[in-house]
Amino acid sequence: MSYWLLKSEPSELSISDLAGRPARTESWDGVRNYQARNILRDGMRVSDLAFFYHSSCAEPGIVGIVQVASAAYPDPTQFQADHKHYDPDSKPADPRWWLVDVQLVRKLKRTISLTELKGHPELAAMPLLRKGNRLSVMPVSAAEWDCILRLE
DNA sequence: GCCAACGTTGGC
DNA sequence: GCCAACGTTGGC
Repeated sequence: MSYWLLKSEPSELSISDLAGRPARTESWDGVRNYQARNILRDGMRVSDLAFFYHSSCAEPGIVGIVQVASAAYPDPTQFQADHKHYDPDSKPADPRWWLVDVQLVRKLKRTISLTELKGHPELAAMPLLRKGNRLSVMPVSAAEWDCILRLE
């Protein structure tokens, strides 16, 4: 089993939005970065766990845990001409963008903020904490995962 | 293949 | 709103 971190702007999808859904699931569409795409498509497996991270908001940080609920499949929004994530160069026979479904496992008891995460040297190698890094889907090591959960 | 221009991300 | 950092595009 592997661990991951997924960023979401709460104005697009917050942890509370996810918690309010009947099946507490979301199709993680809209990823339009090749590195993130490769991680989604080639790295993630059903039942892997991921931190849910709020970005571009008042208190950026980790707010919950989700579980990968499907294998990767083509992101349907890339073929929808009226969709903001439409990609006219992607063809159904050879899809460029992929996604997985995720399901909420639980909210954390509190937000573990970006500021707090930066204060722990054992987390310094996380892409999340590296200056200028904008990756929205990234791996988390087992040691980092355990370390962050102990902060809760 | 180089690189300037541009668009996006995301913290502050 | 600002701006640093990064990815993508497209001319040459």
